[in-house]
Amino acid sequence: MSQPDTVGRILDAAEVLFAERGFTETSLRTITSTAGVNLAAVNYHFGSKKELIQAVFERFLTPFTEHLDSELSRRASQDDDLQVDDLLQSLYSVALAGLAKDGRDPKRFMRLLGLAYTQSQGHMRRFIVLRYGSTYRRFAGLLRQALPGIDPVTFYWRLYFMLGATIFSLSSFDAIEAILREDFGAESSLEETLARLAPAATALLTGPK
Amino acid sequence: MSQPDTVGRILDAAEVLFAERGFTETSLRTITSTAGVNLAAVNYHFGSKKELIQAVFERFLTPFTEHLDSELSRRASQDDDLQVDDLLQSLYSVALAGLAKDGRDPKRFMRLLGLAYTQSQGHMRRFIVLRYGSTYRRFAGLLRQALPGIDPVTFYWRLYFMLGATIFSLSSFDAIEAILREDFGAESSLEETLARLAPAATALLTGPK
DNA sequence: CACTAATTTAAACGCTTGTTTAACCCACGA
DNA sequence: TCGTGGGTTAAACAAGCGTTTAAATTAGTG
Repeated sequence: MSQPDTVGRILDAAEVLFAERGFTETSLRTITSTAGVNLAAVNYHFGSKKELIQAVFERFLTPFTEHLDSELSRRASQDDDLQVDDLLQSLYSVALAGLAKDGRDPKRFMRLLGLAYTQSQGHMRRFIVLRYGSTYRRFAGLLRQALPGIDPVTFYWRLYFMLGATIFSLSSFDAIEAILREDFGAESSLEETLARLAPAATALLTGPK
Repeated sequence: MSQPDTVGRILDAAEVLFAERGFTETSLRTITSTAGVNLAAVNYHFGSKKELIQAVFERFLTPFTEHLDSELSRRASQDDDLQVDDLLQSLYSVALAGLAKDGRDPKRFMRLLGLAYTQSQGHMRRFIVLRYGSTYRRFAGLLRQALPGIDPVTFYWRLYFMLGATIFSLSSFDAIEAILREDFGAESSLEETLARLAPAATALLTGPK
């Protein structure tokens, strides 16, 4: 890997370590020493540990939501009656391609997303909803259009079930994959797993009341 | 609440605080002061913080798996061709009734279960699998029998999708419920949500390839 | 080159953490 | 009644934490 500037090196190290161990379990000293920078650099460039965590999320969520937004616009312009499959396909392909293109691991982002929802008493969840809520609402709106006649409360619960299935299983991807490999000798790639997840999530959303 | 012995008071306090904040974010001093016992009591009775965490899980997972085991036996004896719905119904009713009967909150256990899978680098997940794996395998086996013709890898991925949807959404129940209440004014109980989750999970498992 | 602002550095700050120690209390059996 | 052992207690321990300081260094500009 090339040697980026201090800010970039800190973000690179923090991203990996946070995903591996969680936020509170990762100290600034561990981050700065693996990044090869001085301990005080975090507070100098980011202000605090909390703001560093937010910066890590912004660095991958901002391009992700931008890609998703333009992908949704692209799909909507060429087909004004989007199906559930189309929308999930957009979501997953953006998650896979958009994030992996600079050599970073898409699984890592799923893991971070999972942590954001469970750790730090929901601080990160609120930050993400506040910062990226508009794209989320746009996606949810399109998905709801593709499920005519569904009552709103049922729809939103199913949306959360779907998000849960996605975030939980993909953020534990390595652990699950290891178990299946040991039991069945079958290696699973992330692409394969998303190809399994897409129809399952569609069934979850469209299933009978 | 009555005043149980020191061990019980520590477990009661730890259970609530861990579920609220996570394991590393909860200090032994917070636990012992809310329990009204001396700080050193944790190390005296449990040995270490790690062993306290395990004890918290054992106290609710042991009766849970026992209830689930006997419920599965009861169902199997009166109907030897169990459907997916039946099995999920067993799982959810045991989670709901079996745990709530001593006045404790079932949501709390879902939250702890979710934390066990995401925090502490999988230590707890391994502990749970090791300690309660047999009941898990029994349930998985029955579920697979109810899904004839499914290939094993697809089945197990879908099982994890289902677990993800369940654990993730129920462990964030309060947060999700608050959002839906604000947006639609519709209060949701845990029973209601499980009644929504059951058919969605069935669709997820039985859906087309 | 000289001056200034930005960055890096080593060291220390105050605080919290999990754990251990040793004195102490008190019930119970000889 | 004495003594023994399980339980409780206050106090201290060493280690780690995020953050701050002030000096040293580097980079950029007139």
